[in-house]
Amino acid sequence: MIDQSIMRGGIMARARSSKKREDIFQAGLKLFSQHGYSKTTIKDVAEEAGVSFGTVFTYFETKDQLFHACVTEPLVEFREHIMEIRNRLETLTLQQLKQIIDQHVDMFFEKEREIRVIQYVIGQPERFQEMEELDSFANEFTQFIQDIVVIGMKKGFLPNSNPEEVGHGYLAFLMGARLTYTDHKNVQLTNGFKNQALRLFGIGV
Amino acid sequence: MIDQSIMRGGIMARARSSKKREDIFQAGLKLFSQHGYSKTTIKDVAEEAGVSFGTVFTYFETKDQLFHACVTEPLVEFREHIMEIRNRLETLTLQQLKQIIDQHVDMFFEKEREIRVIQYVIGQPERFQEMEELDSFANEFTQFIQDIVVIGMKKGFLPNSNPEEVGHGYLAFLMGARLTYTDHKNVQLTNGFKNQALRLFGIGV
Amino acid sequence: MIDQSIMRGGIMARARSSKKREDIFQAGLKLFSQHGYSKTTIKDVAEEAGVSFGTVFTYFETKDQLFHACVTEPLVEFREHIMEIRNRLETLTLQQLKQIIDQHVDMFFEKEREIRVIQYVIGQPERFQEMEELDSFANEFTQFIQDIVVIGMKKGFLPNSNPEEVGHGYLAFLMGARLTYTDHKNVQLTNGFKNQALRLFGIGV
Amino acid sequence: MIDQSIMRGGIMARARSSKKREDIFQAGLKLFSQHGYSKTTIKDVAEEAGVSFGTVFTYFETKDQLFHACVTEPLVEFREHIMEIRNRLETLTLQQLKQIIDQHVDMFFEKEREIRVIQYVIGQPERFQEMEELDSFANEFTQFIQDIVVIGMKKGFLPNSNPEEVGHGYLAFLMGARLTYTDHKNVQLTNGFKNQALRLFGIGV
DNA sequence: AATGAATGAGTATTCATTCAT
DNA sequence: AATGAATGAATACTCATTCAT
Repeated sequence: MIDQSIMRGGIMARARSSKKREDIFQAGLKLFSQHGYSKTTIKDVAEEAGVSFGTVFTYFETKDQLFHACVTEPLVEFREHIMEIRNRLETLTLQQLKQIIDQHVDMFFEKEREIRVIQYVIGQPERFQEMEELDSFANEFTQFIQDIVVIGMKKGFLPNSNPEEVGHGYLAFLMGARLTYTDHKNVQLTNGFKNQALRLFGIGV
Repeated sequence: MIDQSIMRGGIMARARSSKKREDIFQAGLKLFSQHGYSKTTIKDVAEEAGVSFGTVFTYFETKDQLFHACVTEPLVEFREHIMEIRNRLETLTLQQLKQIIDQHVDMFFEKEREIRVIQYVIGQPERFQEMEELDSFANEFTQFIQDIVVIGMKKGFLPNSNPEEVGHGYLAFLMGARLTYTDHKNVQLTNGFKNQALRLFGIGV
Repeated sequence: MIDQSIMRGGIMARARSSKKREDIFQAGLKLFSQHGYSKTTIKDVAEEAGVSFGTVFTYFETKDQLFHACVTEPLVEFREHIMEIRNRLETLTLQQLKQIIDQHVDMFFEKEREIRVIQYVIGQPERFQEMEELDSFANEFTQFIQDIVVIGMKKGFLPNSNPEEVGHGYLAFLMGARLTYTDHKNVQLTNGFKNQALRLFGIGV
Repeated sequence: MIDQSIMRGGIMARARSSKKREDIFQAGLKLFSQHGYSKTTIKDVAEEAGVSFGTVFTYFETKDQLFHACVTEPLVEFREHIMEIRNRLETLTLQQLKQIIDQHVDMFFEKEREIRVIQYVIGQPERFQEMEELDSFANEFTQFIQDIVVIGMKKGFLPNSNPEEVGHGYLAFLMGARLTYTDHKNVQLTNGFKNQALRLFGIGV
């Protein structure tokens, strides 16, 4: 009895992270990233997720809400990733900066679907309201890069730079790399991007 | 034979340069770039162009063809822009390279609609076939940049670089800048991008 | 046999008088009378009744059956009301007739929900089968009125009339009053209707 | 040329009264009056009207608008009918009043569909907004009846009455007759209603 | 060439009903 | 008995395309 109620409680508590919700979310992420919002039908999502289409509406009230979830929920993980490093920024070294850049490039290529959906939204600013959440995320990110540049200049491992320019340029660069190049298994390509990213910080290779 | 091709040429030339065709094309470009393919309706295009609904079909057989035109026709102008410089590449100087970069950044920000439509297609490679034409254009462009880097290194005004990396990185950077930043009137922003673009060539500012 | 019927009676008696069944019934009555059949959802009924969605189906197998119950069950009470008087019709006086009319008008205004649902069904005779039960009820009612008219003429307190015409006219009048006027608290209005109802019997006021 | 433009002008001017619009309107009136709003589908209306369902949307933007038209447009004719008499009210005779009542009863039975739709709306006041238009129409009508009563009393062919009570009672009576009795071919029935209607004015038969 | 009415395939969403817990 | 997740039939509405004028 007790076990049962705990189990049930557990299931209920996990309502938001139920297996089916996750399947539907991943299906939406895949299809929205491949075909955009309008071309993706709820029927497609349901089939991809292996549920009936009525079930999609059990977990997401509307197609809009599913899309919104696909755009914004991945930001949480991205944000955590940034914040973790931000807390130990004072002791940053060039070596660590190179690692961070490596991670960024890798992440932008690995999280293909998540970023494609974001780019889809960013590319149609008149159409989507999610922009605000994405804008504030972009601001956080560029601010984070600016902080790094300031620290790097102070510590002497970065040349004299305009932190703001580096922040915006670096974000643009990562976004453009992800948008323009599809072959995320190509190590030579990603290594090239890592080198070029370093140059944006004024570091010759 | 000759007559026919001339006639056809004549008809096409007239058709292609008709005022109404241009209006419809510009309307399509505007709306596709703002709202994507599916969300843009022929009715919207007709209204934006100031023509009647049926007239759109007089100039473009299907919605698909209008979209295809909006994606590929601007490439002609872009290509001309590149080729012109390519012919006098042997005498390139650092000063000229800086000018070229300036022009590139300016063009990517000014041709907002044309490039947004292209990015819309690039961002959904599984969905659109226009990819091939865009791919070959991208290859031309990166090849052009690679040639510049080789010349620059040979002439000594560019540091030792991997030309391919610079080519891909530079294209990615331009695309990302255009995708991520909307405020094309902001001179400070575009100047920043110009500086960062130089850094991709290994030129400190 | 006897046991079984008793048991069945017992079960039905319990089922029919369960608190939850009554709550659901009243919720259905309210919502059907306000929004009609199709616009009322089982979910709405469940919420209004304060029970869970599935519980509605425990007491009424289908939405149809719930609706049917809402239309027909109130007839029982109406019928009792009529029959009670019918048994002592021989001794009817004008005074008593006036009381009966008072009661009828009051009842038609007080039992708003019950009668609205009935009117909803009557108003769509091609759509609902409940019509037969309602028809026979209407016949009973008009017959009842006809009997009154005959008695009244015989006893001399009603003028010469066509009993059938009075019966039909009186039912029509009550129904129309209920349909057309919403303000059942308005005493002036209901008093007016009582006076007019008397006129249908040929009694000046 | 001139003829053509006139013809075209004629066609355009008649846009609201095009044959197809009228067919769709009549189909809607029929089906809404028989099955109510929700149970009537656009597909049904289209089939009944003999057009494709897309065409329904050419003439009525939404199902709501078609319904609204079916409820309110018939009021125009009703209103004209009333107003015509109203203008020559001063010379009213008992004979004419009887004629008016005859016409009212006949009209309420002949315009079955139009009035059923109105009753459907009136019966669900919480649900429909058309109520206001119907309320003001009902007010006009009862006011018209009150005027008649006042004239009749002044001229001496009507007994002392409360005009308001007669107005409301008479409208209720007509509505209820239409609601409750379906057999509009039954002359005996309608004659009965005409007699009863007279009694509401205090006129014995 | 220009127009816009007619068409019907396609889509998001609703909701009665079933059924496992 | 009570619950509510899962299902899919049904429906309003959109919109590219056709075609008669």
